[in-house]
Amino acid sequence: MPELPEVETIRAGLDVHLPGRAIVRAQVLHPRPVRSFSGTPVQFETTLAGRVFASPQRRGKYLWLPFEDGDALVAHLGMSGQFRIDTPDAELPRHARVVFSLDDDRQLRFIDQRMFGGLELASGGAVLPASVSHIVPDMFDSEFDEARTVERIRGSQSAIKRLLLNQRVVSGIGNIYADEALWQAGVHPETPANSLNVGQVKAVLDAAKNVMTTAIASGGTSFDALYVNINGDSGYFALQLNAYSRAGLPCSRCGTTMQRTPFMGRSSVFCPTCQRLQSAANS
DNA sequence: CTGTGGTCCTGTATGC
DNA sequence: TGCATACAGGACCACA
Repeated sequence: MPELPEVETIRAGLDVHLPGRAIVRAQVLHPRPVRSFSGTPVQFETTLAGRVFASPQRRGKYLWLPFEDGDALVAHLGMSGQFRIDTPDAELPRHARVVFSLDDDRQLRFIDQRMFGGLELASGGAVLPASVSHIVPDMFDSEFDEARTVERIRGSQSAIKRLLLNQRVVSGIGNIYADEALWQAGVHPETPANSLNVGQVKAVLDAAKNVMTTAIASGGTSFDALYVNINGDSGYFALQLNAYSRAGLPCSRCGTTMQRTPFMGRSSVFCPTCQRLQSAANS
């Protein structure tokens, strides 16, 4: 569910609460989210107790919570993962999976309906956990290399949308922001990447960054209770979406009916007028 | 290296 | 009302 703007909203929220806080007790309520941990759930609880959080970090859609000892708790939110900070007496949500009681009488709660996400302890992972190292720096990272990204994209015959969703090529973009960026740039999602010129690829990347910047500023995108910030509130950015979830509605630029098409086991929504499929290679 | 399809889960919406 | 199917902000893996 969460893409870069939602994960960033959560990271920023955690950054206000966690640094300097110690874990008094960890409780694994469901074993699935800690499946990547090498030991048992009880060992997970034991090894986390007493650790002190440093400042939360993010790359793309991956989040990690470093500890002062140099290790880190890596979190992938998957489709439905959430973090919330609550008081212990606040009602525990139905899908609460792991609860960390902190030394300030608050709890850090990991909630995940579908459990595609998970938590992992990365030894020595405070700077960059091994399980995140295959993710390329995202567009908000000082290490982001736009020229190299453009060339990687243009060197592939794959559909442009497939590349936007490939976290080894550009990170942080998911189905919502991919559709938005392509609509903004006027590029059909199935366009072979090597048939796009440099200006078009840059336009797609710029559009992705712009839409994500706007989304971060408004606290992330959500349609329902599946995406909320650490206080449990939804963002309202969804009201401004131009492509995602607008199949059958008029294009907000030209009025043509927006079309939905299956793509990579999910769906793409695009405007058949503004986003024409081009297949002949050009430059 | 390419693309496809299945898999991990739970829940909601829709149609018969 | 019951039941079946499709779909959902992700990522990984086996396979052709």
